[in-house]
Amino acid sequence: MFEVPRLKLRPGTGNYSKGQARVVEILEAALDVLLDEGYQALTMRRIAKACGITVGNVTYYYKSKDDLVRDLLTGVLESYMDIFDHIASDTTKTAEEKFVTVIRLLLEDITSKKTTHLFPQLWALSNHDPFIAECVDEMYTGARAVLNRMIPEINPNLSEEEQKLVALFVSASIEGMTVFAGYNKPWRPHMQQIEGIAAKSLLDCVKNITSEDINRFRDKDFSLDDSPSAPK
Amino acid sequence: MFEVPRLKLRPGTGNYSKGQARVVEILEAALDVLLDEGYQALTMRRIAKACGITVGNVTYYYKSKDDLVRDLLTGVLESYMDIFDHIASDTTKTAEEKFVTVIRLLLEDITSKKTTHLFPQLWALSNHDPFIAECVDEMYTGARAVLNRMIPEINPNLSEEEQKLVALFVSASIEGMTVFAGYNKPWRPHMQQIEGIAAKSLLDCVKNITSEDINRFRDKDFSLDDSPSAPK
DNA sequence: AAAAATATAGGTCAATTGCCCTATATTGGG
DNA sequence: CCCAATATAGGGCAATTGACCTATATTTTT
Repeated sequence: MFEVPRLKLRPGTGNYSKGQARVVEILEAALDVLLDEGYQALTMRRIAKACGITVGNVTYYYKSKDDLVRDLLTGVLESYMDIFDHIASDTTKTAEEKFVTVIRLLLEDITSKKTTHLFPQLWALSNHDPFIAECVDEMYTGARAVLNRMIPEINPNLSEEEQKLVALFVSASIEGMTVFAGYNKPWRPHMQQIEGIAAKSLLDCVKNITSEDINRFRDKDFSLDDSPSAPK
Repeated sequence: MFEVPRLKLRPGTGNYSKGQARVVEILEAALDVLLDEGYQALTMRRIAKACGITVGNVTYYYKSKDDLVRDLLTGVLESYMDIFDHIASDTTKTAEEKFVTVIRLLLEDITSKKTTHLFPQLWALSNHDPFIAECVDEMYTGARAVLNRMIPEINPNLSEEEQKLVALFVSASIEGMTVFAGYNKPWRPHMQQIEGIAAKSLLDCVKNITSEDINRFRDKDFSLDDSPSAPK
């Protein structure tokens, strides 16, 4: 099974070899803390402890916690881009086969502790932190780029905008499984069956969806007639 | 449009009418802070300020912050159950019509600030907080109960376990849109088209899925052959 | 080997946070 | 109207946190 490399980091951070290695250790330790204990536990002192060094040493490499977190997130999100590059490079399969492979790959990745614990945290943070929101958005745009190349091969009858909406739906559907069938989640044992449902359902979606389906609710105001409580 | 009541709270908290009202004010203020500024900003002092009272007064009603948060979450999650009850009570429509209505209702709800900001936060917290995990799980179980009643009517050829897996897939697919097309999210303007895709795709899924589809990958170990980097 | 550059430890500080305590004000029933 | 129950304010305290500073140790260069 293909695994996401844990971390990608910018080169040339420390100047001595010891410093270079230390930066890696710090970021790895920070990621461990984030995944194991959550964002609230991600403090300079906790990172230092997980790394076996002192707080003063951590602040030597990162003057502010914000810098450290940014470096950590950009690094960890870049590591995910490798999955997409890997998939995109495959030329032996048909578009439909590749599509199913992508779906299964993403769903398998979701079951890892790293993905299950990292992404919900990023989703939460991105609601109030524009920088994180941008990082995450950029990564998902990269993820959908793979789908955007396969979908027109499977179904040529969609406009570019419609095709991109379908790619979004597919990607978002998959991400939604994280909370339910991710690492240590109640439905995790059934992920193989979920893969079966997703593969069939999402491939059929791409193959059969029409412009009429997509625009079925256009300009229609959706409301329920007998609300039990009046809107505020 | 049917809206979720903001909050449901346990009766009999304060003993004078002023105290009763105060508890509501505190929880409403806490929810405001949580939605507007995120979980990190949810402090006793911030809540007191948003409520126009002192910290001492807040601690009078809630001895610990944990108590307050628990009360807030159980209250706010209970308020979501009202949606499901509302849907379940509808008897005028066919199962398929109801199914599409449920999908659209949930997707519309996702576009509210409350849902977009609350749930990712809960997903993140539930990874490290068993109590929150249980609350959230309980709520989603209630949500799927509605689907579990409709799906056998639409497709009687599924075993109970398979049918529940399909309900999970439908529910998770919808939740996945939160991050992409929720309140203030990039794809929010296209939610109506996403509703079209989801309605078509998920209804077709329920109608057409077979046991063979679901168990297609059973006992097959999934792996990519030409991984660019070796697994650790 | 000396010197310069880099790395590390340990201490300090102000700000924040949850929680507690006490004095005062307000409410509502007798 | 008065008194007990309830509500509120304000202060304080120990713990935590990010950031900073200085002295010492280690590594690399010359």
